[in-house]
Amino acid sequence: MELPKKYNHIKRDQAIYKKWMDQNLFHSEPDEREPYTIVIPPPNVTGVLHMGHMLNNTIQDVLVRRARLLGKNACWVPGTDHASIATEAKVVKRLEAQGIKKSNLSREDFMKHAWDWTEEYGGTILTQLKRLGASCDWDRTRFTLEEDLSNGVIEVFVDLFNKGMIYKGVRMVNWDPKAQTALSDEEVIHKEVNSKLYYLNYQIEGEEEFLTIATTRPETILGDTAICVNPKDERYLHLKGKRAIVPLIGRSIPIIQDEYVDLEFGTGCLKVTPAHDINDYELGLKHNLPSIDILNDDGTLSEKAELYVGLDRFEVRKQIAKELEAKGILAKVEDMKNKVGFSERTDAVIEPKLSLQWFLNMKEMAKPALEHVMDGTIKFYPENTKNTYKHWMNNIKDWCISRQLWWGQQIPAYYYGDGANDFVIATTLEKAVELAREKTGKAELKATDLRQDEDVLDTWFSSWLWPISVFDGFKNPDNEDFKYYYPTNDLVTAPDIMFFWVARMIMAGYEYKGLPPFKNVYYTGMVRDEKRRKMSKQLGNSPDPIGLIEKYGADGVRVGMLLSAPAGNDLLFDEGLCDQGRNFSNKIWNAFRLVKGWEVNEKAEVSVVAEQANEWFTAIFQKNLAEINANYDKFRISDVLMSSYRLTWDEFCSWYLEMVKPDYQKPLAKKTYFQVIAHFENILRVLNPFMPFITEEIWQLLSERESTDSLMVNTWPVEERAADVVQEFESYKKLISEIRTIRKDKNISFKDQLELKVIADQSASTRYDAVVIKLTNLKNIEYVNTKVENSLSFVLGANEYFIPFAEEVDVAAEKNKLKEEINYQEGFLNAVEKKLSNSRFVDNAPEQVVANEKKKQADAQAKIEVLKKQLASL
RNA sequence: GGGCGAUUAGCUCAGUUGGUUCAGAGCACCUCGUUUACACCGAGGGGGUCGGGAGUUCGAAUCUCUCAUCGCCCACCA
Repeated sequence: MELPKKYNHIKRDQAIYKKWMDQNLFHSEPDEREPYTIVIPPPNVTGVLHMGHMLNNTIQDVLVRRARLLGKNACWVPGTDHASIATEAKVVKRLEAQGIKKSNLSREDFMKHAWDWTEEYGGTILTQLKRLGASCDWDRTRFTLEEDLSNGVIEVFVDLFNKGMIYKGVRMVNWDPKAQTALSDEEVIHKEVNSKLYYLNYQIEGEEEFLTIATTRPETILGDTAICVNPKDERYLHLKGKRAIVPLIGRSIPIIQDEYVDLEFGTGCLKVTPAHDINDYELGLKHNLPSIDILNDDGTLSEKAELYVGLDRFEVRKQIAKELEAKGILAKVEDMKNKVGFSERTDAVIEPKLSLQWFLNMKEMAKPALEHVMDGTIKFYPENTKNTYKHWMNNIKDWCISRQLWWGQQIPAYYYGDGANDFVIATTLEKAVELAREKTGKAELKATDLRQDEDVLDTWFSSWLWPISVFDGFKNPDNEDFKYYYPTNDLVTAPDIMFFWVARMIMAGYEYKGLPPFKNVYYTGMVRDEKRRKMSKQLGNSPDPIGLIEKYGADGVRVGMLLSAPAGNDLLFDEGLCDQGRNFSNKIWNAFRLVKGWEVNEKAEVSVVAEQANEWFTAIFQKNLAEINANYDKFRISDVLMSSYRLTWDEFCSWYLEMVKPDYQKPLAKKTYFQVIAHFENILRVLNPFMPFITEEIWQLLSERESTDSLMVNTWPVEERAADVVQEFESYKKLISEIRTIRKDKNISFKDQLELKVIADQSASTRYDAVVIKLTNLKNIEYVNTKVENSLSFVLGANEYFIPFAEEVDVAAEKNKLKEEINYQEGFLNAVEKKLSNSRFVDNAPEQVVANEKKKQADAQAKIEVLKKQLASL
């Protein structure tokens, strides 16, 4: 069989994936094995795969695949999120492109368009994940708006309402004028912006005097209902009880006093606009002020503003500033920086708005959710993310859950009248009718007499139930799946949705199941470009994931992503990482080609070197395996990969294979061959979670197998005790390195066989001499008693080595080398002896530390002696 | 304004309770190289006073304080 020089991922990856699918290897059903479960953070239906998904899902796949190899019943549940506001925005945009306005559509028609969109694009991202190699149980794919999940959401809403935790009320909320909906606090992003502070003169009613207020939003003066000063402010004591006139519209408003006002800021006078600022709203309540809402839902000024009606708020700001200036009301303008809230989705500037919305009080739910993270029932990686979590949970506010959108879960409130409380909450319309009849005593009420609340629920009100609802934990709480898979094991997600999602899932988990939704949360970092910038469409710095997969192979990209992505750290992505991943694939492939190319003969003699190589590699493999397992337990995935990488590249390829490699045109002993295959298979097992494709391919080709015998459902290597030879072998690596250096320094070709002569220390081992001979191309190693004339020499430990040299040896240079070495050793010895002569060190330090220093002292002394001897003999 | 965290080789990062192999890894860089897999390779090599300063200690990258710079989260100062 002629093997290609490179692994052809284009040709093979998708075929391998198909085989896994055909064999149904990703599918899981409850059985007697230990379950291992991950639920995917459901990507938005509208989404296409970006680098963040790549990182996140690669990590999940690594964890799932390893669990599978460990013999657990691994189940990774995929799915998508309906993403209410994000999807609706896209659908609206598409309709606009077709010349259709949302406002001209009925709710029903709009929903049809939205479902069309979902069917069209909803599967895209999941298909893309398959290219990455994601081993999700696709039979279990769920969607947050599908019937069963949707029913769960309704049930929870009804339940929380009945418990008094959900309520409807008028509150100051974050209003997104672009999407024209209320938002939760978490959906508002505060950014520092450059703005202007306008100083405006308000006339005191009935007097010539003016007072000056400072505001960043001059357009809101049209909604002013008071001026407020601090009662301690001596500048304004005389204004108590007086009134001021709002410029331009001439409205008379009271001048009130409140400690809230900061004497230092601006002029110490605050204009109060209760409808458009949360603090002003509070002041308004306290002082019983009227509230004038001057804004329409789309951010234009309303009739109540009296002026500039119908114009956008920012346009008004420009114009009103000019008008105020022209009329001499504007005293001055200062530049300043302040924080402004922006909508996470639409980037529109948020307006605080008094509005009737649905809220969820989470104070009680937060208690167990906080407690079980703090006590480690649920572990966070990295651990310090717990602090952020704790702070938020301790200051939790009511969650505004209603959205003025259509695409989403419609609120199950049914109105039978126009009064604020003329509604019932029910899981179905039929039940609503019953309840309405009971409540009103009107037996004649029909379904058509009821009107369902128009609002939908925040997307996260669906997603917070995800780990429960994907296993039908609401529909059928006692079902086998739910009992078996819940609580899930690990959640892999980005820290920016800790509050949106993670915290709320934990709350829902305890509220509804009395159990955590997962045991570990792994927070990935953000994927940035090599200049640390966020990846964004505008910057065009986000590579196309599918393009990368096609260029480097899924294995290469996976390795590239994980090579430098410790938990919580941002990943500075550049394509060089994929190069490295692809090179690694190539290295493994070629190791395979090498092994496959060997002629194997039953009668060939097993070499000493091959036996020693086998013993040593077994030991070094075990050492690495222990490290790898430990790092998995700590979720140090990139460290796992790095250990595996070095184990494969350095230990397996550069050392082990070089050792067992048969001599030119000689066959390899069958026994040795089987050892090589066994070690290679262990390497493949360890690499498989990271590089599922190429390892599977080699697994199939390395030895004759049934095609159904897939590596992905094979076993993880077992940790066992191995001969303790690693340390000893390391010193031989040093010797080999030394000889190679001499070859290089003296320009001696590898083809020229060298002789090595040694004056050995009594205790020196000769165990791996054959290895040295093979790897450095020596004639032999000869043990001698006296120095060898005209040779290149060096000292290792307490041994003197000589390599006879055909040319004249530069004695002066050799002497210098020795002197330098002696100097270094003496300096070292000095430091050690200084330590040992310090009684406080000897008395205080642990015995072992002192003993070690003594050993270092003895070793250094011995070495110096040998070096001096050699110097003298030159 | 409050809180959390970081600062170690050109880059990205390890460094567990202070003391063995404590100054490390990968990449990048330099030199040489067609040695029976791989130039997507091999062999060899250079490179850091562990952000600055002070302190505790026999001993500090590691503990304390302080300064500087940079992140992240939270917060209603117009």
